[in-house]
Amino acid sequence: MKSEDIAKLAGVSRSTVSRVVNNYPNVPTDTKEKVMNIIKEYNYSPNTYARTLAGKKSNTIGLFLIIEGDFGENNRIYMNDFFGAYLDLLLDYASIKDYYVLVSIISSESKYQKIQQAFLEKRIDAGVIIGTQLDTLKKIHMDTITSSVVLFDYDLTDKDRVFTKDSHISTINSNDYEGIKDAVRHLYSKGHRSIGFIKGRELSRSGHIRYEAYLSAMSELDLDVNADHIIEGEFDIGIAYANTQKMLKDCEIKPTAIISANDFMALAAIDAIHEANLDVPGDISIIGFDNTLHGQISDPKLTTIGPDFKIMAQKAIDILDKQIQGIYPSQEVNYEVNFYERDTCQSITLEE
Amino acid sequence: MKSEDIAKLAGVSRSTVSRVVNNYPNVPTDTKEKVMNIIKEYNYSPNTYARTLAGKKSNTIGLFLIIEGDFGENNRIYMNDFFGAYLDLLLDYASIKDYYVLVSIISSESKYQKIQQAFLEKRIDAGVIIGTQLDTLKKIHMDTITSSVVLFDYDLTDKDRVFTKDSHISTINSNDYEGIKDAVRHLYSKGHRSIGFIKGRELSRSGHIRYEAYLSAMSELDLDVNADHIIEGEFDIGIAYANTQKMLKDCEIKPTAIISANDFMALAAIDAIHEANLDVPGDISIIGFDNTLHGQISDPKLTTIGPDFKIMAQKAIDILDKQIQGIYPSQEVNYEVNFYERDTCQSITLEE
DNA sequence: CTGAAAGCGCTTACAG
DNA sequence: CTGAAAGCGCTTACAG
Repeated sequence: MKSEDIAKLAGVSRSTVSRVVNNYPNVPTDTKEKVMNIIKEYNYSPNTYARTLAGKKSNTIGLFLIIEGDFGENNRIYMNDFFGAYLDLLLDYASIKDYYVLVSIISSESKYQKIQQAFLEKRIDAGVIIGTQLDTLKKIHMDTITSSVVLFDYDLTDKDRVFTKDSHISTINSNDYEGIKDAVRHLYSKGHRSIGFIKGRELSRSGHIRYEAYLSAMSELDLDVNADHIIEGEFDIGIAYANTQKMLKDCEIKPTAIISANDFMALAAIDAIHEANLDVPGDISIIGFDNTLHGQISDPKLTTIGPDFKIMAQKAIDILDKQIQGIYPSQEVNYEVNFYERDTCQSITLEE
Repeated sequence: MKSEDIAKLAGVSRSTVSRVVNNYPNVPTDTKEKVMNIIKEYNYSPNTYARTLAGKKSNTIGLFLIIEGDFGENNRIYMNDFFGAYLDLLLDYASIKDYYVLVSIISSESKYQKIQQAFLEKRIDAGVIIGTQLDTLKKIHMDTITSSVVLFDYDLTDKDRVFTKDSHISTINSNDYEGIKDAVRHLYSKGHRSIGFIKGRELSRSGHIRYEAYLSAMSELDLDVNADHIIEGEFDIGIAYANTQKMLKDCEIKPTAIISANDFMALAAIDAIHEANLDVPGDISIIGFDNTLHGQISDPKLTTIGPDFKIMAQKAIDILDKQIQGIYPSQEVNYEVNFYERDTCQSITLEE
């Protein structure tokens, strides 16, 4: 079934069929109806490839999830509330705005090229990248891409702006810096003076900025940062678990509280703490980041900091949709985060 | 940059450029090299829409996840190890075979039409459907679809075969029936005689067959099925939790073991049991289904039954890839499941 | 309001 | 080995 067949059947020209399909105004109701009936009867849908080639949008958004390093069991998208939540939400909002979405997981060096290719082949009208790291723009040759792109968790530098010359790149971030500082202050107000930190991946904005915020808050409160209480977690459950376990074993003096750069590592740390026959929050208080569902149903329920993924996902689709439709400025938005007090923080009495 | 530009720059015709791009054999090495250099230099990639229209495959597979009912917080893809695992794995294998994948979540009645549309518009070469229910084939008008499709968790009926006339539909299942029967026998051998069951959704093959298997095994072992110990779970964490709680409150005589139609509901039941100050497996033994990662890291670790998602996902892509390439028969495969004994089952001494 | 025609950027027989 | 030409199925000025 192609438009020509429909045209013949309806006794009109292909032009008219096209006008009906695209719902153009200058078609009388009766011929419109006549054509629509044939279309329905024969289940006709215009060939996307033909219509896109003829100048229409593809109505497809590319969604790229960058997960480098071992793509092992624990590193799967669906085991990652951060990626998973975005994927899910983005799919939802894109569908509401009638976009199809092409999803690719970038799990190795060689797959970066897929991103550029998808744009160059014109498969997608615009793209969203999650898991952006410091070197991502260069790796995907962003300078050759002229379509609109939204980056999550990334701060555009002046160099980036020169490199990509265009203003078609938007960023959507959360104010993790203030979030972590609040967390440190919260622990301080509860009497904690020995606060450790589980680090994420330094190459990502969130990994970097959350740690910086911790250091800054500690310094502002005149608290010592004990190097032994800084745990490398790499945003990986397994690594966070192992290194927390190690810290617990090696340190004579344990921290009374630990802030983790994300919920998953916080949950892993709690496991390690339990394993060492210590209690949360009895012996060590814990604060996570992301407000994931897993932290909400864990036992004990995790005190955490969280951005509003929904609003952020919606914003991404919104920007892209408007840019696809026509001229619309790129944006660099930064959403505030909330503090969710649950069951993993306890006041401690200060030893005078 | 289009093929004509490359042709001019390289001093050849568009035909030759096309031959180089498609890596056809009848091009001398030196002209091939000459053309390739220009292509690389100008970052040329053929327009997918033009090349597909001209007869090439789109190299795109559609992945449709059917999640009906409330699409609430607990029902999200990324909170669902079953959907999540497949999504993830399928994305992986498709990428290995160089396919792009178009992902759609079918969360309401009106979105079913999207599936048919994707095929009719020729956006995709083939499709995978997860979350198939009894009425799915009719809902998506499978009779109008001539491309290859793989269905997970669905048994083709003779009626289906007539309805769809073609033999382009494959199904990939796991032998849940034997899996559940083994679970019942296992509990029996540990001394359990009062075994409850948490049901999934009847409209899905897995929901239906797992319950049937439970009933059959109970009958074979001459065990009474206590209607009060049959819990409606609907494959929903919240519902399973609430109904387990209710059962625990209402039943004077509690089951000594419960088999759940999936891990997530099993985990929810364990929560409810703990909430009632009972122990797992001390007071009640639990067996789940799916062998999800959540059950592997939960406390206590969940005894469960599991298919091999990896092999099944790989098989799906494999079938589709071969069918896209040329003639290849559809298949109806059924993989055996494994029993994973972990920490939620206990022997009990029989009261004589 | 509507049709004939050009064009979108490829691929593929066809001819040489 | 290689180019000219037709064709894929649409959309969109253009002319009427």
